[in-house]
Amino acid sequence: MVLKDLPRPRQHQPLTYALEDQVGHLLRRAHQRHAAIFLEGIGPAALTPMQWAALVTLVREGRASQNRLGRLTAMDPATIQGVVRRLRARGLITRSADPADRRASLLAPTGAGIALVEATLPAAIAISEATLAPLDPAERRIFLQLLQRMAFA
Amino acid sequence: MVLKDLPRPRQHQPLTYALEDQVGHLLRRAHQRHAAIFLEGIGPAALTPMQWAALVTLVREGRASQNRLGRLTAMDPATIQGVVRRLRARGLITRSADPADRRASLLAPTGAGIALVEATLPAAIAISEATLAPLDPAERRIFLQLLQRMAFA
DNA sequence: GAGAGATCATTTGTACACAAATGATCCAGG
DNA sequence: CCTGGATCATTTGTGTACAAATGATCTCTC
Repeated sequence: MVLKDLPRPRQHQPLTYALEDQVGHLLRRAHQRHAAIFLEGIGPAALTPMQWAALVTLVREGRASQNRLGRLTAMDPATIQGVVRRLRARGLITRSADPADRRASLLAPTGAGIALVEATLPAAIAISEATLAPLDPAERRIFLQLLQRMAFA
Repeated sequence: MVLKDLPRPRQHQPLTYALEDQVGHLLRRAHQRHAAIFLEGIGPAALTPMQWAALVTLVREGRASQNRLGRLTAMDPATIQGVVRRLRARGLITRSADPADRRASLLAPTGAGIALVEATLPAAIAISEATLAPLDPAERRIFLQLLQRMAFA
């Protein structure tokens, strides 16, 4: 109440908010840049970042329910649904009934899916490298550590 | 050719690729977290991050063509089109013919748009603060500096 | 001053991203 | 057992994100 009536300390600063300096904007730009590097670097595999994430995770897990795969890759159920549909349409993963839970379906990579992951792994590693290229090794460690905390806090 | 036939140096490492450690994944998660904080923190203004970015930029610029506003906020022409349409539908910005260029249209914030930015600015600053909350002040400076380079390299 | 090439805005199509609602099924506590 | 709350997958609706194509207009250069 009282504070509102006091004279403003900063007299009439038009806008102390520079969009280009906001974390959110910088995170978005960095993510954009990574997506562009990914698109360029993934080559003939022609996978999107999310398709790659889902596929490589499923190969590592062996099999998983759709929602679980979504949790492992940070996609909500509505989003993982479309990603799985497209991977299935390309014959990279299969779906079968879960004998232990009639709500769930079991996803598993096909031979083609596993082969594609193996063939694409070097490109994926190169993409992460290229994304971090602006930083030297010491900076990369620091950045990744801080980014990790920003992501999971 | 020859290399392919040599024994593998790492004998049969199944997968040296942990999705959770990849920059791209961490950038996406951090961006997701920021979006959630934004949604929570923007309050009654009910703007999306991109709508806020476009509006606050237009208030700062005074007026701009649609494509230019897109460049200032890192949105391609197809994307800024929808953002502008929604801001116009809410009466926060207006569009008029550009006398100097008959292809372009001039966008400008309305009084309501300017008022909304002024009213929402504290929340926007708090959102950036909250996003950076996991880091102490020294870490924030380092992180923002490195992130800047990752975004614009 | 007449193209050639760039720029402005739009449209179409595909792919996330997430809120909200739905119906089927699971499971734990009474 | 059996029922209330959780979980599985889907659907609908809105909002980015971007490639590609289009038509109108601008501008530069010869």
